[in-house]
Amino acid sequence: MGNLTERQKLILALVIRDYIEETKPVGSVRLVKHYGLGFSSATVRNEMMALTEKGYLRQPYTSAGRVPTEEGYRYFVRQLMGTTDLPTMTKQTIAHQFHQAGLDVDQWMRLAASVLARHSQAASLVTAPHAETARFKHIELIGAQGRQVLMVLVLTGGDLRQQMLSLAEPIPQERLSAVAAKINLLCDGLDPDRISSLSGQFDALELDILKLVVDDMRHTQDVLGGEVYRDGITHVLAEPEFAEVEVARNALRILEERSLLEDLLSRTVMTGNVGGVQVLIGGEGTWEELRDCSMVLARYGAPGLATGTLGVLGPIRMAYGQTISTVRYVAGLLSDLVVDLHAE
Amino acid sequence: MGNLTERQKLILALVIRDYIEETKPVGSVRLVKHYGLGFSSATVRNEMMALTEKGYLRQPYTSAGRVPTEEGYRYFVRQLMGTTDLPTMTKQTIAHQFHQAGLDVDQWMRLAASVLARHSQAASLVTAPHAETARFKHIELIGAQGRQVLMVLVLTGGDLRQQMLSLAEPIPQERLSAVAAKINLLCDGLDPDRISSLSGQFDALELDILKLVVDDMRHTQDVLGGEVYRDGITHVLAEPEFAEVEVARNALRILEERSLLEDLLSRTVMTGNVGGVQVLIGGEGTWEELRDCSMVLARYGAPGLATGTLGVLGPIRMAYGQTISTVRYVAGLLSDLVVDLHAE
DNA sequence: GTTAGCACTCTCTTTCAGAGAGTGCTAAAT
DNA sequence: ATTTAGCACTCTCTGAAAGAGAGTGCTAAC
Repeated sequence: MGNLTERQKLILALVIRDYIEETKPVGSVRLVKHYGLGFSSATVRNEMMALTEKGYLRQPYTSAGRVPTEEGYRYFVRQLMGTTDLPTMTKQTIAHQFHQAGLDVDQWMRLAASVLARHSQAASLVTAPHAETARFKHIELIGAQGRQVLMVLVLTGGDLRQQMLSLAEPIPQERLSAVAAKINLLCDGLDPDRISSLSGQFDALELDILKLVVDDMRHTQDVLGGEVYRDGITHVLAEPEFAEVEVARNALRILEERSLLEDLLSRTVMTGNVGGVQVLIGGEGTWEELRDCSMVLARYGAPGLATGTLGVLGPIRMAYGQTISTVRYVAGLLSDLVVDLHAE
Repeated sequence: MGNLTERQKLILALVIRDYIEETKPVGSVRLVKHYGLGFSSATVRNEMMALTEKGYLRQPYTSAGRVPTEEGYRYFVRQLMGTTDLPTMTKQTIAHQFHQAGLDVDQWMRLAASVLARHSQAASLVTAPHAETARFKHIELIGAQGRQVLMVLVLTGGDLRQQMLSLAEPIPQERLSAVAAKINLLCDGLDPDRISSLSGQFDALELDILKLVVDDMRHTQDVLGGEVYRDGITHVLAEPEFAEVEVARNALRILEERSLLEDLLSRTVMTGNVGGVQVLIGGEGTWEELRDCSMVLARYGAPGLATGTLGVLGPIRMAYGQTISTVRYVAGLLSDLVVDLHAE
C-alpha cells in the first residue's frame, strides 16, 4: 500500500473535507478551483488515480468524481487530521451547562447526551457510570404491603439498584431492619465473590436476600449494567445517506438493541483506556450493522471507582474533527464529575 | 355532516381496511371485486362521492381512488370498528413473558415496550409507574467520601429517587443516620405540603435535607417523573409514509423530546381514566408534530397508588384494532402487576 | 514531472407517449 | 327512486429517448 506523498495527503484530505461538506463525488476540476491549488486538474487526476489504486478513494462509477473509501477515512482520521480542539468559547458554554446541573447523575447523563447530539449533529449515547468491580456498600429493606419488600442496594461507585421481593411469609419491619443491619456490617466493601463465601454466617432468610444481592452486584458489572441515555436520533435521519430506510433502520438498531450495543461496546471501548477516543469507521469487517455509519466512542470516569461509556453515531461522512473533540471534551467533564463525586 | 347509511359504513370500513393493507388509494372496481360486494362499482362510486362530501374520504388527485381522511379514521375507530380482542393464544404468550420477568419494575417496563412494539409494529413508549400524589415513605443518608452524601428517597408507590448532596462540612455517618431516623419518624406517609409545614421541628441540617426531599417529591409528581422506556423506533421507519425524512423526524421528535411528550401526555391520557384507551389520530388540530401519525395511549396502574402511561406511535394508517387491543391488554397486565406490588 | 487538449463514459434531467386505473356523468334498467 | 351499464375524460406511472453536464483517462507537448 506504500506511503503517500505530501501532495497525495493534501488531496486526500481535501477530497474528504469536500465530500463531507457536499455529499457528492469530488472531481479534479472542482477541487482545484475551489481550494485554489497550485497545480492543475490533470495533476490532481493523476494523484487521484494513485490514491484510488492504494484504496483510499473510490469511484461510484466509471468517470465520476472520487469518494473516500472507509480506508481513506481511517487514514485521514489517524494520520492526517491531527488533533483538533473545541474553541474555548464552546468549551465554556458546555462546562457551564454541566455546572448548572448540580450533582444529579441522571441530569448529567441527559445533558451529556444532549450536548453530544447537538454538537456533533448525530445520535449520541451515554451510559451511566458504574463500578467495574462492584463492592457492597449498603442495603436497605423496606416492607411494603404483605410479603412484598423493597430492597435498595447501594454499591460503591454510586450504583443504586432497587428490587421488589416477594417473601414466602410476611416479615415484620424490625426483623427486616435487623437483617439489613447485619448484612451491612458483615459485607461492607466486599465484592460478590467474597460475599458468597460468607454463607456460613447467615440464616435462611438472610441467605435468600444475599443471593439477590450477589446476583444484582454481578449484573451491575455488565457493560450495560447502568441505564443508557440516547439523544439526537432525529439528527441522523436528516443525513442524506440515511434517506434509504433500510440504512436508517440498520443504524438505529445499533442504538436500540441492547444486545448489539453490548457486544459492540464490550469489544471496543471497554478494551481501551479511559481518556482515549475510539473511532469505528464502517463495519471494520466485524459489524455488519455498522456498515454505513461510524461511531466515535470513549470511556469516561475513574478506573477502579466508576466508569461509563459515551459516544456518537453518525454517517461515515462525519465531521470527525469536531465530533472527536466534542466526545473527548465531554468525556473529560464527566470524568471530572465522577471523580468529584467520589473523592475529596 | 349527517349520518351514514349502513352501506356507506360498510364501504368506509372496507376502504380503510384495504388502504391499511395496501397503502394505495382504493378504487371502486377493486373494492367490489376484492370483497365480493353485492352491488356494482357504479353504486360504490356514488357512495364514495357521498363519503367524500361528508369528509370521510379524500382523493389524492382528480380521478384517483379514495383515501381515508383523518375524520374518516376517527369515525371508523369510534363507531365502526367495534371492540376487538387479542386472540387467547397471544394473550397467554404475553402474560407468560411477564410472569417470567419476576418483580423487577425495570424488566416489566422494558418488556412492555418490547411487546407493544412487536405486536403493533410501531414505536412504543412506557413510563414507569409512580404515585400521582407522592407520599413520603423512607429516607436513607449514606456518607460517601468527604462531604458527599448519597440520599436515597423511597416514596409510596415504589418511586425511588437518589441524589448526591454536597454538604457544607463533613458529617459523621451516625449523625446522618440520626437525621434520617428522625425524618422517617416524623414524615411517614406525608405529602410534600405537609412536610413543608413541619419546618419548626427541625434544625438547620435537617431542613436542608428536607428541602431536597420536598423538591424531589414534587418533581416525582410530574407526568414524566419516572423513566421513559421506548422500543420499536425502527418499525416506524419501515412504514412507507415515513420514507420522507422530514415526516420521520417529526414523528421521532415526539418520542424523543421530553417537553413535547410531557405536553402531549398531560393533555390527553392524564385527563382520562385508567383502563380507557385513547386514540389520537393525526394532529387533532392541536399537535403539529403529530400531523402524520397516530398514537394509541392508555394509563395503567392503580389510581391513588401508582399509575403510568403506555402507548404506541405509528402511521395514521395503523391497524387500530390490533393496536388498541394490545395496548389495552398490556395496560391491564401492568395494572395487575402494580396492584400486586402494593396490595396483598 | 506537469499540463493542455480531447475523446469518451456514465449519470441525471427532461420530455414524450402510451398504458392503466379510476372517476363522474348520462341514460337505461329495475 | 335506486341501481347499473356505458363511455369519455383525467391523472399518474412507466419506460424510452435525447441532451446536458461533469469527470475521467490517455496522449502529446511543455
